[in-house]
Amino acid sequence: METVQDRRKVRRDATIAEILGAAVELMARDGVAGMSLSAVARRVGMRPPSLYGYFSSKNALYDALFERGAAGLRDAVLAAGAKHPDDALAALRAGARAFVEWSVGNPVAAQLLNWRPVPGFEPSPQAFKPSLEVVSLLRERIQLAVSRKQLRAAAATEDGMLLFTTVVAGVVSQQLANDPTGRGDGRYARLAEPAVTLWLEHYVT
Amino acid sequence: METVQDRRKVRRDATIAEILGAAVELMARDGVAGMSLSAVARRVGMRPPSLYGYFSSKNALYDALFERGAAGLRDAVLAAGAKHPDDALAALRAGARAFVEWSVGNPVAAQLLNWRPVPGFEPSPQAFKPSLEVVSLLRERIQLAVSRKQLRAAAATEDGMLLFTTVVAGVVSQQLANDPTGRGDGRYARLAEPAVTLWLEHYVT
DNA sequence: TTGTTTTCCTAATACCGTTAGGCGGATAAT
DNA sequence: ATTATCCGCCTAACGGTATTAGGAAAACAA
Repeated sequence: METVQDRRKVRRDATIAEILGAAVELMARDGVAGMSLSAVARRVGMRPPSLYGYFSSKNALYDALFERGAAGLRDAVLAAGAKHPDDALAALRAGARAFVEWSVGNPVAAQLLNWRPVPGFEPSPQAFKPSLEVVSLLRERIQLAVSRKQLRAAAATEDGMLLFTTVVAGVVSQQLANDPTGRGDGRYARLAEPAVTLWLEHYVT
Repeated sequence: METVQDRRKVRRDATIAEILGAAVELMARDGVAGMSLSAVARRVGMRPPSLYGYFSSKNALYDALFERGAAGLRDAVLAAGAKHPDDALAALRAGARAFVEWSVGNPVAAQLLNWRPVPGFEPSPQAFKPSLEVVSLLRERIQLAVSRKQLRAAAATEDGMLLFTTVVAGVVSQQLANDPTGRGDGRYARLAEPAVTLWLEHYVT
C-alpha cells in the first residue's frame, strides 16, 4: 500500500522530470516561446494529449519551470552569500555574481524569470514566491550592511534597492539578448563584478 | 504616369502603415509574439493571405517594425544629445534619459529591440543598422568627453561602453518586465537618471 | 477474479502561418 | 475604344498548433 503508492509517485515524478527536461532542451533550441507540446511529446515518446495528464496546460508547464528556476536561483544566491557571514558587502558581491552565473548557466529559466517571453503566461503566486525571497534576501543584506556602517542609509531606500536589482538585471538581460544559448564567451556576464562595483561605490561609506 | 504611379505608391504606403499600426496595437494587447496575422487582417479588413502582398512573411513584418523602431530610437537619442553641443556629459545624460523615455512610450518596439521576444526572428542587417548607429553615437560622445577631460580614459574602453549600455538597458528591461503596457507610474523609468549617475561617478574625472 | 485507478490513446475542434491559383477592376498600350 | 497587363484581394488547401472528449488497456486493489 505504502510502497506501491510510492512506486507510482516515483514513476510519475520521473515522468514529470523527463517532460520538463525535454521542454527545457527544446526551449534552448527553438526559443522559450517556440517550444511546442507536440515536440515535447515526440521527445518523450507520447502523443500531445497525454501530456495533459501531467500538466493541465502549456502555461502550467511554464509555471513549473518558473518555480523550479526561481527556487534554484534563490538557492544559488543564498549559498553564495552564506560564504561571507561576517562581511555584508562581500555577501552582496557574491550574491550578485552568483545571480549572473546561474542565469548564464540556465538561460531558459533566466529568460522566464527576467523577461516576459511567453504571451499570456504569468507566473502563479506560488511559482513567484522564491523570486520574492530573493528580493527579501537582498533587502536584509543591504540593511545589515547599513547597520554595520558599511553602506550609507540611502542604500536601503526603495530606490537604492531598485537600482541594485536594475544593475544586476541589466547584465543578465544583455547577456541573454546577445548570447541566448549561454555557450558564448561570457562577454556580458563578466560585467557582473564591475556593475556591482558601480553601485557599491555610490553607496559605500 | 508619374502622378498615377505616385498615387498608387501613396495608397500602398498608407496600407502598409495601417497594417503596421494594427500589428503594434495587437502586440500591445496580446504580447509581441502573441500577435497573429489573422487578427491583423481582421483589423484592417482583409483576409490573412492578402497581407502577403505587403509583407513576405510574419517575420518580415517584425523586421519592418524593428527597423522603424530602431530609427525612431536613434533619432530620439540624437535629438536629446544635440541640445547639449558643448557639454558631452550632459549629452550623455540626456541621451540615456531619451533612450528610456522613448522605450517607455514605445514598449512594443522596445521589447523587439532589447529582448528576443519572437522565436525564430532575427533582424536583418538593414533593420539593425540604426541600432549600431546608436552605439557609434555613444562611443563618439564618450570619446569626446574623454578628450575634454570630463571622463577618465577608462570610460572609452570596451568595458566602459558595455557598462553604460548595460546600465541603461537594465532600466529599460526592468520597466518592460514589470510594466509592459508602459501606462504605469514609471516606477522603473525614473531610475534612468540615478542609474546613469552611477556610471558617471565612476568614470568622471 | 472483480472492480478501480492510472496511463495513454484516437478523434475532433478551432485556431495558426503560408502557398497556390483565380477573379475583377484599375491602369497602360494599341 | 478595345485589348493587354498588372495590382489587390479573394477562396481553397496544407501542415502545424493547443486543447477537449471519450475510450482502451494496463496496473493495481479488493
